Amino acid sequence: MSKRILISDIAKSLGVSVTTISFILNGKAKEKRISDALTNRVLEYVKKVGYKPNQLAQSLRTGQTKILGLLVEDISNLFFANIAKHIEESSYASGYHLLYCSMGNDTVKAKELIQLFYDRQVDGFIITPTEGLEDVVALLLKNNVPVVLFDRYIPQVETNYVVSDNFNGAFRATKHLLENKDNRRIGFVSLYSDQTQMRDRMDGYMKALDQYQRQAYIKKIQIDEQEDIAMAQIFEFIEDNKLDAVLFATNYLAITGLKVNKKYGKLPAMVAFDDHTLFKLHEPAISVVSQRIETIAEELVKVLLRQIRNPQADVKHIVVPCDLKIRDSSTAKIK
Amino acid sequence: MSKRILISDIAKSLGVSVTTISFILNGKAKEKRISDALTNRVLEYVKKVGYKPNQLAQSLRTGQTKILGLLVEDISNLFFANIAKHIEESSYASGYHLLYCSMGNDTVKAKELIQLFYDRQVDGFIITPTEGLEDVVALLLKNNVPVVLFDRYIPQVETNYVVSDNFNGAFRATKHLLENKDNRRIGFVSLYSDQTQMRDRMDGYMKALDQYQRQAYIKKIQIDEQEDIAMAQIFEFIEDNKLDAVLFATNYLAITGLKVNKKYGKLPAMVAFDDHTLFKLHEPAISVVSQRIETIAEELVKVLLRQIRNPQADVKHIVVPCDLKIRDSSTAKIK
DNA sequence: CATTTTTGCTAAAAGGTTTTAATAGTGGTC
DNA sequence: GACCACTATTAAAACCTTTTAGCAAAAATG
Repeated sequence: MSKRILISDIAKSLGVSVTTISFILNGKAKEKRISDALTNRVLEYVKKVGYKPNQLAQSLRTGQTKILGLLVEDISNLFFANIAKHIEESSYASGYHLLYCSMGNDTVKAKELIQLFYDRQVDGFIITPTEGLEDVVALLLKNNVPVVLFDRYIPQVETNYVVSDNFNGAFRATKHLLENKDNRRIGFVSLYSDQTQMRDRMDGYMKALDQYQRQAYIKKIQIDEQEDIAMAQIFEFIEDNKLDAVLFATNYLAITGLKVNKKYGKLPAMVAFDDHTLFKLHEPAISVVSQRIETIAEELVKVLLRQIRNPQADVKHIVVPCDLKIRDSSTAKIK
Repeated sequence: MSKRILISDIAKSLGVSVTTISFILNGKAKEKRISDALTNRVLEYVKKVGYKPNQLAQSLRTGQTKILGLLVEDISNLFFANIAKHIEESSYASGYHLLYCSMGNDTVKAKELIQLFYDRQVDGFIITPTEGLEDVVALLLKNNVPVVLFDRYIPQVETNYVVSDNFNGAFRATKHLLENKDNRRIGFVSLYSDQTQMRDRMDGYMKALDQYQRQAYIKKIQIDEQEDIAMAQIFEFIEDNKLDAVLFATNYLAITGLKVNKKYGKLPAMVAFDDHTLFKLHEPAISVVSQRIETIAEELVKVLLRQIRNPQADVKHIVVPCDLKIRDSSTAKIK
């Protein structure tokens, strides 16, 4: 760690030019016809003194930072936290580091951060596109910056994305609820949101209902709603429609649903989207449509690096299957 | 965003030298006696064309990257995820970005990452020092790299840290359990770990017991233990000692404890360390010693930036109080 | 043996800033 | 009018790499 040693120091010590050393260190010895003898001598010396090139100088010259920008909606959400962990692991394995940020629902901050990360010349972006980010993502693409979206995508912007098969996840969950003859009236609790994952989950729910020729009951909650208001709304929704079962579109909504249960002592059969420690332990345990977090993370890094290495590469759309985990909440009524 | 504009472009357009512009942009106009007229002309033009200095070149020259390295033990742990979120917000507010990583219990990876972040010339480090990191942290300090530790500290290394008042948290939690006359035998479930937060929590537990002149029952679990084995151990610990109440040293252990409850249908009164969504919803709701995550995050960034701005600054040790949140699990026996 | 090709290596430019040291001009002092 | 101090600005060095373009010597070619 001590005092930084420079490539020119090595050149001086070894009596060779800086260029030669640079070539050797960048694996161009053969190509540049540096003799094996010299190559080895340099390599050994470099190892001995523990020289490491200055990343900043390197990046300045090459334009590559070996840093990826990770922008997630909310890192304190277990789904994103887990994915972030695996993204970091995958990137690390490929020699990339992560400049990270949690955007919340602050579009202004999100745009600013994308701009700032762009200014820092990150080599690529991994983004959960929250609403209002369409144009800035489009701008990135126009500037040929490698981007991969996840959790949801932007239909009008043709770029890489990795998402779960939300449609089939919701479809199978709803069908599972429908298979129980007692569940006559099945509701769907979602968010006011145009995002694709929400739309797909709703479509999956609808298709299952259509197959069984049942009526749909859909309640959307404001994204930033106070929790107690959301609780009241969910309670009302269930009561008024005498619902037998509910599919919750996100784990956060499902947790709010459970709080309704705790407060009003009433909740129908249910399935939640995204797994959570809580769901396994809850009495009864909550059935879920779980996403393959590790796979998603790996694909994200893979797709992004592919694009970085080959800017001409064609756009990839990857859809990862969901897993329906059936627990007690959908087989026996809650309380 | 389009084509990058350089400081030299501006110089040419305005017919002034690059130096002058650099001085003005870095707020040294007065000091360097640049006339107000020119200063304004430059500032306006810069704004008009939207020039932004190339961060890499800037960093290369100044040695400052405006990037902090954040190394947490496990980002998929809600406690760390929440803290990471607030650290990011605080840093962002001060114009710093975060290079992030989740270390797990992989000491080799952790050391390598610290080295890599150091090579990238991050301006400072925020670290949860997992075991085996003592020497590398000491090395950072020897190299005058600003560092602040959190969650726990390294006693033999004199550096900044921000931790919760684990001792008093555990002390008050234990005392709270002791105040209930039914709780004769109170146990403590912790990890095999020399880390300070664990030691302090145990000491707090001990002191409360001493005050009441009660026997201590302490069970330590291996950090990487399989969950089912840990469950069996906890079950045995409670059964064999006929415990009336248990204080769990981490939220993860407490969750394992709850799983014991679910499986064996038996668990005494309890208090957990660190809050979790799960605990509020559990039936009965779990009492906790909760940490002031937002305060900790803010202090971390504050202390680190202080050190970065003034390398001579004296070392800060900040201890943030914990909050005892009494819920049902410690007032009525579970089940 | 004169010419071309290949081998093995290097000087210098480029990447885009900040900062040091210097310069030309102006006004004041004795 | 010689000297000094101050004002307003700038040329060039520095930060540390990578890469382009090129050179001298050795080997190959006819």
